[in-house]
Amino acid sequence: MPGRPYHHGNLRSALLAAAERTVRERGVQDLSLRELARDVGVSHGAPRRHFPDRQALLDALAETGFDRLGDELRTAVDAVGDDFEARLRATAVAYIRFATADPALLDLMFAVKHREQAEHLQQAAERAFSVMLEVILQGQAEGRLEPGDPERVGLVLFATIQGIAALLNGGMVVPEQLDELLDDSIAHFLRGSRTAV
Amino acid sequence: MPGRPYHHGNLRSALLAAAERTVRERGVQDLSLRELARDVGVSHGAPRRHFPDRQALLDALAETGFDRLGDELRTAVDAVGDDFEARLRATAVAYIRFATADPALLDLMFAVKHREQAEHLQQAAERAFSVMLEVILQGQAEGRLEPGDPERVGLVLFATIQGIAALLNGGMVVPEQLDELLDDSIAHFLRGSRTAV
DNA sequence: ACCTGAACACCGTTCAAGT
DNA sequence: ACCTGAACACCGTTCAAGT
Repeated sequence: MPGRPYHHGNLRSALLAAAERTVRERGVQDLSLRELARDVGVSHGAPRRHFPDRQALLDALAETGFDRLGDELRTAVDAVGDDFEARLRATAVAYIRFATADPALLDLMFAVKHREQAEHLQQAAERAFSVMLEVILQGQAEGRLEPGDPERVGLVLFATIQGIAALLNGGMVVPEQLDELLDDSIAHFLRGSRTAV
Repeated sequence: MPGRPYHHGNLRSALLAAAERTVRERGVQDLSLRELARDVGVSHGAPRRHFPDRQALLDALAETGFDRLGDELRTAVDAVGDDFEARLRATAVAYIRFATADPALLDLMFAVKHREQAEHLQQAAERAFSVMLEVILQGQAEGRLEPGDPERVGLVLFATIQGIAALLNGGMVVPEQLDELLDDSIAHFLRGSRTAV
């Protein structure tokens, strides 16, 4: 391994890693391509080969964010056995943990203007949310949730979970209230869905 | 009214108005103090008297945002008579309308780092949300919602509404799904709360 | 194929000086 | 009390040139 080769070798992933760190620690508005290039030891023009502009880097960050979210949801659900309610709660907790551990990244993931043209990103998002969909399907199969389009049934819960994360990140709910709020939300969801129609 | 006096006269509010417009049309990241100063016809150093830095302007925008949100919620609730469920729905619709008409402003309102030190802002937020709290109290008085701390009871609904707005703004829910999702959410909330405990 | 470095037009912030 | 204008250090973006 040479001391400082002309070609960085893995500049793209090095930039993404550094960017992810900055976004997490200081927010998107403090992310500078030039600073990133300095951190990684490359000239300020170099990132352009891999990310045509700042937005392209942010889109790439969003995509890896969805990948990581999917992984974390999957891991959380798998770790908890196959009781429906336990899996439901584990999914919610994992989502909220992700969202609060990296608020700026979540914003980035929701901030995609051109969702149609960003095919990769769309797919990454669907992979992530497929974990939640599976849990909904299980709930329907066990008669714990109303039948019908699982996406529709799950949307209310997804919205609530996302809202809880937003309230936490906005400081409108303090962490001490989280358990209670989550219990209430899941209880509402289950009670509301059981004998629906 | 002189053509171009040395003192602008109401520079602060002129800057805020121009800023609100830019944020709505182009987002926060495109908001430049220098451009604002140009638009308003003042030198680039002038805003500093009224907003020590960019963040101060953003905080002020958030505060006027809460004021406007409060007004819109109030108007919506008052316009609908005194049926509890109608008022509940009107509040939700008004919140979502505000959030989707001006997504960047809502982000700003949720993005306050130093919520404790920003006393004004805190109060503006509480005024805005007091409308929702009143509706919850009415629901409890009429036995349509479970008794107990109204803030706790309302939080689930607030989270869901905020989540719906986020899903819409993120393109994860298309406007055509909104009515259905809102119906489902309110139905869940009412069914889940009625015979609670 | 990938990176460098000068160039351009733009920022936010500071501060002496003007009215 | 409020605003101007020069100055500074930083950006993102572009592009010829180097390896």
